[in-house]
Amino acid sequence: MSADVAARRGIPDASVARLPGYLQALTNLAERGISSVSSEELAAAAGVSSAKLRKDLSHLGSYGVRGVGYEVDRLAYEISTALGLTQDWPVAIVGMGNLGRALAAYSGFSTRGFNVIALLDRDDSIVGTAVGERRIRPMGDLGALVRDDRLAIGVIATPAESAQDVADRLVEAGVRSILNFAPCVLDVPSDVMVRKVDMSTELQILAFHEQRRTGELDLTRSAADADVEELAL
Amino acid sequence: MSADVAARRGIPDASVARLPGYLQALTNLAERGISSVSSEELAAAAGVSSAKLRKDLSHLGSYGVRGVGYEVDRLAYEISTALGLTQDWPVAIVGMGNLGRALAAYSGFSTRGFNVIALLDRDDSIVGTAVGERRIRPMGDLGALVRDDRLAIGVIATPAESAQDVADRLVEAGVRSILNFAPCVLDVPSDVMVRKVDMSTELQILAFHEQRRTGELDLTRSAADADVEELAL
DNA sequence: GTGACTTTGTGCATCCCTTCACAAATGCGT
DNA sequence: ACGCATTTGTGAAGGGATGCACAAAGTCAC
Repeated sequence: MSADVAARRGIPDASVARLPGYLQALTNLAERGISSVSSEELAAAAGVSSAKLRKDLSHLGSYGVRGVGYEVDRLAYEISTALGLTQDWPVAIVGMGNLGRALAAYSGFSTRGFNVIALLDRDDSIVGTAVGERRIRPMGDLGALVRDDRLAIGVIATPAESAQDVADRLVEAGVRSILNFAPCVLDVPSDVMVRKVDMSTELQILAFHEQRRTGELDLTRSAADADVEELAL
Repeated sequence: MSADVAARRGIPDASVARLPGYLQALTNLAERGISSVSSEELAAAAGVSSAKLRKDLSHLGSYGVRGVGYEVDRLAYEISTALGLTQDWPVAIVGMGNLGRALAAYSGFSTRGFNVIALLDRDDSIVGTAVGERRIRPMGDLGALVRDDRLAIGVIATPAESAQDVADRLVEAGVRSILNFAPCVLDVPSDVMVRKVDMSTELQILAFHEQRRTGELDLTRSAADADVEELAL
């Protein structure tokens, strides 16, 4: 097997997670008419260190020119290829509450390699009603979507209570990639990939650091004071 | 300084990022009337390994009982304390498009230690209109919100184009924790903490693995075939 | 009270990721 | 043609997170 294919199969997860950021930064540069960029500049635009950027890109192959940098269009193409974005991936959004509707209205899908082919909901009383120009479809359509439209990715935008049930139905229909917006852990077979987006988790992480920051101000008190307070717990 | 305080200051980032998940799992258990849980059970509920869970919890202190497990309420309280959720953090959401409105309607804030005290938008033509029971306020109110209402966390739900400007205004007003939903990198002073939530990034990571999976099916072809295809690039 | 059993908390080895630092490679000016 | 300036790609080192395995510490039955 060639080194290139071997390399493509072995991209570390941490690198993969940063590639979308690089791609976005490159798209911005291209829109601003910039055709060449150094690792230092691109790293700054993507918010990472240049060494990290170069190491990440080295996993894709050698697409830079020493002494010059990277050609913006070429590198964007290579990253798109590595991420599998040369094709448009069919996506279905399940759960047409506030969040589901907001996601359905989001215009960033098509520009980033995705195509929302269906909106679904478990609640039959809203199935058939329109969201934007689309009609909400019943969960029973999932099988046909996978079979006929090559549906590959499911987005769960339901409350936590229904999320596991929706996940089960997605898996049963043959979907093996799930993006979960519900604040709960999904139990799925090991060959199904789940990624979670949870605003509450992110806010709580921010709260931790915010608290630590204000807590540090309190440390201007003596260590003895701090221990007294601790005993008072 | 006591070992406890030292420990609380030194919780690894990776552990902190998992604490919200444990807290949520514990809340579920409590709602189901379960008062005691082993590391094995809690780890399963939170989707991590039990060794990882125990190591994470050990950073907070020693709140388990050997041979028994953890008391659900007690552990939930300790994690809440560590995360700084004993107080309600005032949050402002900036950007009242589809996403901002969905976030404003989200009921999970209050149950998780946060309080949305203001909705803002840069566009004066929608300032003053109502979202739910709240009125959209102008960006100029930020200073007063920080000063009078101790606003600490800002949520950016604007398009990418306006995100940096909004971030600048938040920072200028004194906000030092930002949750960014816009698909772009924010440039902020080093003492300001930014966390990013980006659905496109997550979908692209899923696409990578999905592509890798289908690519592996192709490897049933001979390695020679694969190399020929590669030359054709 | 005692012994068997259960589960925590943690030292240790391992793995992965990040950072450093520099040789290799390229363009450019002269 | 040649040396200088620049930037990539990558070994090697360092740091942090993960998983293992077990001693320590508790419960429970009797």
